[in-house]
Amino acid sequence: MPSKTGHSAAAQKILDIAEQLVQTRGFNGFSYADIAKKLDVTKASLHYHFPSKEVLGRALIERYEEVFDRELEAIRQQSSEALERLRRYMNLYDAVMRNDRVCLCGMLAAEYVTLPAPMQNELRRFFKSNERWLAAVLEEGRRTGNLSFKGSAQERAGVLLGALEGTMLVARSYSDNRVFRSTAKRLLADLTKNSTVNSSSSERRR
Amino acid sequence: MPSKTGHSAAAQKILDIAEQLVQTRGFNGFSYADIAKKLDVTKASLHYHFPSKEVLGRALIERYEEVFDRELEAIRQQSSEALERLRRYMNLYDAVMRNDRVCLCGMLAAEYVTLPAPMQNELRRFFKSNERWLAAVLEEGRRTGNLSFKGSAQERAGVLLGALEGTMLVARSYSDNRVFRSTAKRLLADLTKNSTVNSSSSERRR
DNA sequence: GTCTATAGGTGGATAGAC
DNA sequence: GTCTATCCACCTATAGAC
Repeated sequence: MPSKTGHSAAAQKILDIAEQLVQTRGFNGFSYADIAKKLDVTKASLHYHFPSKEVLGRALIERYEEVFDRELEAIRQQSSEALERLRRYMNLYDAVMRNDRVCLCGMLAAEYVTLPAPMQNELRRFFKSNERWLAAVLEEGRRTGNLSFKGSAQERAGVLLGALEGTMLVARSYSDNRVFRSTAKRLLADLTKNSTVNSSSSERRR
Repeated sequence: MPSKTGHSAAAQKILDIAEQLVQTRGFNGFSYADIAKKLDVTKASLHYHFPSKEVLGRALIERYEEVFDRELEAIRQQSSEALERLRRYMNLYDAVMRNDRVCLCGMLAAEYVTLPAPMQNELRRFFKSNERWLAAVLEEGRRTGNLSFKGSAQERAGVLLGALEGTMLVARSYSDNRVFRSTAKRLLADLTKNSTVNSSSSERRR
């Protein structure tokens, strides 16, 4: 019973483990032996499903992006208000952090120059796609008057994506998920209309 | 003629090469063989200066932080205005990008869980130290009325650090330094007083 | 301090039996 | 599809000559 992505049940299990490993240790930080151990199979059988690590890596990005795109589409359909859409977008990242991981693509971005060219291209596509989605939501939110921000929607999308990816990485070293959540909340509040609040309420641990 | 950091000339050359390698490929993405090749020496002689890769990694972070701290101190002394200090802070990152690298610690943050505990601790210290410096500048800027931002200075410092580190990584995959500079400029402009500009002038490539 | 030589381990990957 | 067995390249690290 292959899934939509065309992977067998065994292949999906491999992808699940590999994904978790990349999201914690990075693409250069895990080996076929690690996956084999967790699944209690041999390395050779893994190579049957994914002949090379590059093939495995490409499958990981493709599946990750498909799932992500589906979630973005669901958000668009289920929420009509821009601020709510952004809130849910950030919740996607927060869920990853609560699972003691960071974004797969944020991780791979750090290893960018060591990755095979096909993986680099897919990675770039993921970021571009995310920024497009964000920019559209931002533009719409500003148009309807629900959001407020300086500069172009494209620039703002870049700020948001970069901040979320970077904060995940930095905050992980603090071993305190609240730091990420605090920053994500801040980013969202920055886009609301109410005038600049100069008081520093709700202090945050650092 | 040992430097302030106590490293011999040979050791410094090793650190220079290793630093470049970590900032492009990551700590798990280079080997002693890579350094040996570039310096035209053998791997064994590298081990004389840095017995283990962990020792080398610690020396890298320590030197990086020392240099960084010196630059932050110079900024504090040479510039009195908060916005100018922030502009110069961001220029430090921009200089790294122009050199086709990313921040050493941003890179290591992605590999965090695979690093030896001492390196993890030094990494955390680097980020905390950066956030402290930023928060102080932000607080001062708001006090004197030159800066304006919502939330606490600590939160804002976290946003800035995360955004800069993350944008470096994401923007690198675009092979266009202007993307990083555009975002950095945006982050700085966000902190100025003039009221929210809703027009999207100066579009940016994405 | 730098070298040769090598140990001891792990990496990704393949051949061929079952 | 999974196994055993194996290859070869590369890794970090050490011993000991010069």
